[in-house]
Amino acid sequence: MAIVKAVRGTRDLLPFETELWNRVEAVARSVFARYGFGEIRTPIFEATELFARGVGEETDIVSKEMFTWEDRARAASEKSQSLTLRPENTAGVVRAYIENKLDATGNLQKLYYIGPQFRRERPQKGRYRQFFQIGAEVIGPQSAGSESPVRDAEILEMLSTLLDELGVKGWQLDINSVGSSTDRPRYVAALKEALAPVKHRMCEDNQRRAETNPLRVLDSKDENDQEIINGLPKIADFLDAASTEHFAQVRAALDASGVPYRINPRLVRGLDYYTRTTFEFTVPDGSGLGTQNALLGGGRYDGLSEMLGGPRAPGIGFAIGADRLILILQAQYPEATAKQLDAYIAPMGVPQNAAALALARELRRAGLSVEVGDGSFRLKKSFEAADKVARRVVILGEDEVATGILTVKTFATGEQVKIARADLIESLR
RNA sequence: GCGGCUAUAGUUCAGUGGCAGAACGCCGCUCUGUGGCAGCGGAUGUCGUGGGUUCGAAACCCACUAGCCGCCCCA
Repeated sequence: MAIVKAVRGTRDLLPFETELWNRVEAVARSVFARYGFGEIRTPIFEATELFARGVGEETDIVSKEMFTWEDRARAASEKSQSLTLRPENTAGVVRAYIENKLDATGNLQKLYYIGPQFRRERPQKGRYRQFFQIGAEVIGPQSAGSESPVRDAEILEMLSTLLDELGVKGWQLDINSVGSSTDRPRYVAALKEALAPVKHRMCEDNQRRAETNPLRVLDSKDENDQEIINGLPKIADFLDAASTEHFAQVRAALDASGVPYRINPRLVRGLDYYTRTTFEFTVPDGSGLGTQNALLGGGRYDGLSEMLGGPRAPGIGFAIGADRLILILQAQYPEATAKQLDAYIAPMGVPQNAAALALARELRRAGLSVEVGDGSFRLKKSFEAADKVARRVVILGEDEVATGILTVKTFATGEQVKIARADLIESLR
């Protein structure tokens, strides 16, 4: 019979790697807590309309990458509704902010989340249909300082701390400002105008982008088009005074904290809600990500709450591609060793099984990690089994049970000692 | 969604139309309470799935599925 397999773009995470996942998540929670963030858990599916309005109808995510279905009415009084597995989490967090009236607290909300997201893209290394993001949002009324450049710089400084604490090597921070919600349309219009007379000389992709999404032209890697791209209007020239000042203050704060960054005027992000500061952390080629070099991205979204029918609530946030972060760490630390148990108890002979399990219970209650073999194993087999999973083997034969003097061998050194049962726990720590 | 490459043992891979292979790993024995080394032996398998060509297909053809690479886009 044919076996049922995990569906395209999804995968199982087994213990040898969930250990790293748990470590990454623990470090993230620890860092977030120090910056005053609390965890939020939003539903894994939402009304389709949330993403259409929040992320943007014309974005690739919404127009072709969502898992959407019609939840049909089951009674005359029930309405059918279009639902979607969340393709990102910012829209959901802002929806929760509005719905739970968190603005009424008057406080800045600092919220983080860790969870699966879903996009129906073609899978590749570092790109899955169910993938995991670790993200955070700072959002609140203007009176709470949600619009302050301090928030932008704090988020970026926190991310640099997180990546350093995780041991990610060679990360690079790119920042840009895409301007306010009025700057951005003015710039896009100017870009379109500038592209009109020259786009016919550009590659096919860029000709299409010039029409559909001019900002994306800036991202192009096409070598022949670089000269034209360099001659296009710069976003910096279209920022109003407030946005220019805002960006300057973000940079000044980063400089003061010693966070290295690069201003990248071509950094545009694909989601419609971004305003002012946008950023991206990348790692160099050969860091385990294949062609994907962005491991996290984010930006400011001063108008998102209002787009979703909520109060004015400026915010800024980011999402880390956890799958990509794991790939990087696995590539940068290939020798990371599997965790070893404190002891393996080897009963000699089936009659010793009961005593072995009782001893294991005692050790485990004392906080030691322990595995128990089986009395039917030959001692040689017990040693082989023990060496694979534990640092030490405790031999429990007829003699040991009778005398209470146990034999303990440490694999790393080959040292073997006799230890009274009363002293065993201390000697295994 | 588009293009390319790939799919054979647990793993990495060889096998260009004629009996399904190697290395590593695994299991057993040499060795009845001492592993790592060594020797000997053993099991590896619907050759991704389905169809076609052929006397004969792991191999050639088609479709499908999945992975990887590139594009698009993004985390």
